[in-house]
Amino acid sequence: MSKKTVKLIANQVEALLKRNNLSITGSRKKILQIFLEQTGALAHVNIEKKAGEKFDRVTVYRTLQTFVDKGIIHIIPTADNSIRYALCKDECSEGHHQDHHIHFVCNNCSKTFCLDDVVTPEIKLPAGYSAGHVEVVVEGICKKCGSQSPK
Amino acid sequence: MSKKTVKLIANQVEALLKRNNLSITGSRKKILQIFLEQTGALAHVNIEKKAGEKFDRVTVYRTLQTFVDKGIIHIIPTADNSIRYALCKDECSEGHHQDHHIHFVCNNCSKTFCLDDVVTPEIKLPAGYSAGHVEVVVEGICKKCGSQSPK
DNA sequence: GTAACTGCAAAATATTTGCATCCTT
DNA sequence: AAGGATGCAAATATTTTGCAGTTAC
Repeated sequence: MSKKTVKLIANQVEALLKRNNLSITGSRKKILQIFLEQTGALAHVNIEKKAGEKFDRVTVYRTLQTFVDKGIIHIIPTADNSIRYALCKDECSEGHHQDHHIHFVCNNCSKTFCLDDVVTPEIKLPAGYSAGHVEVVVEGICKKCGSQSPK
Repeated sequence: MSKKTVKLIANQVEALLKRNNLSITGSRKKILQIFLEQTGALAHVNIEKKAGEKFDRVTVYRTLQTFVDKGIIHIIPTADNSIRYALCKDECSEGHHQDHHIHFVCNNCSKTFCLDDVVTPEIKLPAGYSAGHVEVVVEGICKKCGSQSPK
């Protein structure tokens, strides 16, 4: 990663925290940075590892919770009982998540990520039901894994 | 529940186990019975409670895992990090789940259940991606809660 | 009789809480 | 200076594993 990119990310991190009225602390900067430096979604344990030994596990729990509350990251539920977190897009704000994209879990590389360009479809519910958030998780083979020759 | 219904469920339970080449044991009968006696999806903890003190927690874990493997129940992932289990329809079989319906979580009564009549929509993925299973979880107000006068 | 299932104990893992201290503003 | 954030300790909850005894067939 170039020096320029590092600088850009640092700026983004600070801007995000300020915009959400969060004080700028080491753990928040580090964890946001981790999200910005890669594209996939991260499970709690991934974040702990990437952060190194620098932060207490409890701090990671609390920081992630704060970010979810503020609408900075969102939760992607998966069937293996390990929720993952991914950055929200700009439209999200406190108490009001606006994530209308779908999520993809690759069966080959196990990565989870947002497909920001694929919007969640309209779901026609039976009479009497009213829909709030619609979560779509597609499991399959991602672009990268599909284009590589089979091992 | 009428005597007749109880008998019917008992028959279903045994049939299901036999069809899947599972030996008929107390815990398996009890846990399947719990699923058949109600419509919603159940979290591990619900099942433990409903089963009373009769079975070891470990047995519940193992039994649920067996049922998932055999295609008798399926997992519904939810964002609160507590997966729930629901009965599969007949088309499921070992190693080959065929659940093409969507799942609904009520924000009022917190119940989770399958909407068997609502099939998962086609998702148009970007080039290079191939889709396997598509999981749709809709969060909103269920029929029952919506029809009741507000508290 | 034999393979499979269960219960118990215990380990491993994950999550939450209280509190004293430190840091950001 | 004050409120909020962090680290540490510990409580609590969840899930997995090994093994010995029991049960289904």
